[in-house]
Formats: sequence, C-alpha cells, structure tokens
Amino acid sequence: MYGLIDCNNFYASCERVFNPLLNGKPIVVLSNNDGCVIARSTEAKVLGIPMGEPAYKLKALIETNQVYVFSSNYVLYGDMSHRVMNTIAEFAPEMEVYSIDEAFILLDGFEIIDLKVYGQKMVRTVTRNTGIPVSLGIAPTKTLAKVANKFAKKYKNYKGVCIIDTDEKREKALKLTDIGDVWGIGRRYAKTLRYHSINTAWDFTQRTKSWVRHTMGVVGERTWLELCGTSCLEMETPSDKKSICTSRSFGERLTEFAPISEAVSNFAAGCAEKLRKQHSYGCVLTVFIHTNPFATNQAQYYNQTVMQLPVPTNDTTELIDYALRGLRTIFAEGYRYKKAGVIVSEIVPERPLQGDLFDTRNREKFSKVMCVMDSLNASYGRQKVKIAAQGFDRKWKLKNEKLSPCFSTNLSDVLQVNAKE
DNA sequence: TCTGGGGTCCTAGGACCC
DNA sequence: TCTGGGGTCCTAGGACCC
Repeated sequence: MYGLIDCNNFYASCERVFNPLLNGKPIVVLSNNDGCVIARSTEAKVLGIPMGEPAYKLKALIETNQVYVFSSNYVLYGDMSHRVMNTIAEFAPEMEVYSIDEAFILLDGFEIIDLKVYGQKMVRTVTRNTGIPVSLGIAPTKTLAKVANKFAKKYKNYKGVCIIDTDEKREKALKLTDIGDVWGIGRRYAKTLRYHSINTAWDFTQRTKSWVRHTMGVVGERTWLELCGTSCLEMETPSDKKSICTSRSFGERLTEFAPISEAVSNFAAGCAEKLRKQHSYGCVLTVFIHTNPFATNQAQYYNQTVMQLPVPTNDTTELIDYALRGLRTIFAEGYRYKKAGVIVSEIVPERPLQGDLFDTRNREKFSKVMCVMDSLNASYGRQKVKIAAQGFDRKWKLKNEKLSPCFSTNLSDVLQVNAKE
C-alpha cells in the first residue's frame, strides 16, 4: 500500500502557526511579486476566491470580508516543510518527498497492523509537532492514494485518514471523483474526456485500455491502470535536476540595460549556487527577457539566447559573465521589460571534467573561491558575499509588501515582532 | 496600473546512418 | 510499371505536476 500525506492549505497554515489570531480567519497567500493567489485557507475558499486569481481583481472582496493577505515567504514555508517531513519520516521507513507539502510513503509490511489507527496517529503527531494540519490517503497505487487523500481532507469524521483497500471502496470513491481531479488528468485531457462523456474517474476506468492508450498515450494508460488498481508508479528517489532555472518578474517595469543586467547577474548566481549544491556543472546557458504579455496595448518583445559553454561550469563569476554576454545580444532599447531569467541545462556530474585545450581559466583557484563564498554565506546569511555585478540597487526586486517575518529561522525577525507587540 | 516560478516526461517529425 | 528496411538522435511542442 502507498500513503500520500499532504498538508492542508500549506502556505496559509504556515502563516497561522506563528500567529494564532489568524485561526478561523480567511487567509490568502500571493505569488512572487504579489501577483496572484497561490494558497487559500478554508475560509477563503468558502468566500469563493479562486486559485490563481490575480490579486488586483480581488481587492473589493478582500476588503469587505477582511481577508488577511500575505506575500509568499518561501524561507518560512521551506523550514516548516522540513519539520513536517522529518516527523513523517519517523513513521515510515521509505518515503518520497513529492513536493514542498506532500510526501508518499510505502506501507509494505504494515499489513499486520491497523493502518487506520497508525495513520491517525501519524496525522495527530505531525500536527502536534509542527502546528500544520495534514491528511493521509492510503491505497494500493499512488494515484488511488491521491484520490483517498482528497476524501481524507473532505470528510471530518475520517479524522484525517482515508483508506481505499477494497474494490467496493474503490468504485465508490471513483464515482465521487470528478475526472479533472484525478492526478495526471490536467485541464486539456479533462476537456477531451468530458467530450467523450467521461465525467468521473469511474467513467474513465470503464473505457478499454486500448482506447485510453490511443487517446492519451502511455501516460494516460498508466493513470488508467493505477485507477484500476494496478500499480505502475513506484517510489522514486530524488535525482539531480536536468535543468535549473532562476527567473523573476520585476517589481516595476524596467527599460534600462543596467538594472536588467543586475537582475540577470543575480539569476545566473542563483543557478550557479543550485548547481554547486547538487555537485553538477552546466554545459548550456539560456538567457531570456520579455515584456508584459498581458499589456496588449504596449509594444511586445520576447527574445532568448542559448549558449554552449566551452567548459562545463558551476562558477558564479563565469556564469554571470556568459549570462551578461548573452543579455547584450538580446537586449533591445525601447521596451518596458517585465521579466528575465537564466536557465542552465545539459547538466553533468561534477567529477569527470572534459577539459578544453584553449581554456585559460584557473579553475582550481576559482573553485576554491566559490567554496569559501558558499561557506561564508551559509554562516553569515544569504548574499553576504556576492559578485559586484549583482549590484546593490535592486531596482528589479520583487514586490512583497505583505511579507510575514521568518519566524522559524530568523531570530532578529522574531525579536522585532516581539518589540512591536 | 495590477496576472508566479520551477520542473518532468512523452511524442511526432525530420535528419541522418547503413 | 516496378523504387527497401531498419535504425538513432535531436528538437519543438504539448501535456502534466506542485
């Protein structure tokens, strides 16, 4: 059996843990740049605030209902996620952290115990240890565990745990599950399937395997098999990223080269750090910039450049150098830029390095510099040491006007809050 | 005025090989 | 008139996930 444990309204719940006055109040958390809604408390969902809605469209609704609004605070959420995952790990020998707020657990060998009792204990313990409410779905396949999880969330009397362990329960659950809510069925496939009169997960399982294969390929076929009770998706171990991207929308529109180059330098530095963290080098670097595609009344521009690096690298100074060279080739005057980004791809492991005959760079020395920079930043805080090109202006920086303090990781944040109170 | 950021996998088609 | 068979690799685009 597989279990899927998932935090309820994760980001909203994180905001609540350190601010109990928010209990019972509607909360929304906004995306970077305070753009759109990416998390809602139950109360906010009841008010009809949709996921992904741009914040400015909700102004009136937020004011009349006194909705608490937060900018996203990924330092806080990341730390709370660790705490949740650590607690879950105590309950299951094999675990796959699937996302910031979800983990699969393998429950093989647990047949002799009462999974319901065990699951409820797990759910209670996570909430007690971390303050984050969670739900657990248990079933013979990952996709069915996802289905079970939705029921665990929906019905209070399950006490956070729902188990699908018989064909009768499976049939009942699938008949109550909208086809669009199935893991692996996105907007596009949901539309196609509805066109074929498939409205529930059960309807889907009543089609033949070959029809599904023909309509949706092997991925759809796997979903079909999993819903029918045949496990195709196993536990996965985390693997190195095959591409790494750092990109942001700017807090304000930028027209000048200088602040954009500062932003791109920071994005390249971000990619370099991520590469070093997983002990990899990148061989290809992509830089892109674009204007605001929603502003249809303004001149639009999108461009990107892809560079093959002569020697694979994870050196911040080198990646910034190439990123800025790339930016110069695609930057055009006369546009109001909204967003830029840097992508590293063709990622290879750090060890065996194919040298370049004409390479003049002292790689050993620079690698030591990076090492020192990383350890200083680890001890004294992010960006304590950085490359001059990353700048200090930060004109490009995001808007996050409603940021909560980093309660769980930053002592000075906490002291400030206490002083105010 | 104001609309996020980061990933993965699969497929079809073209270019090329013998 | 009649024009093979079997591969690989790469890329762009489309689908999905959180």
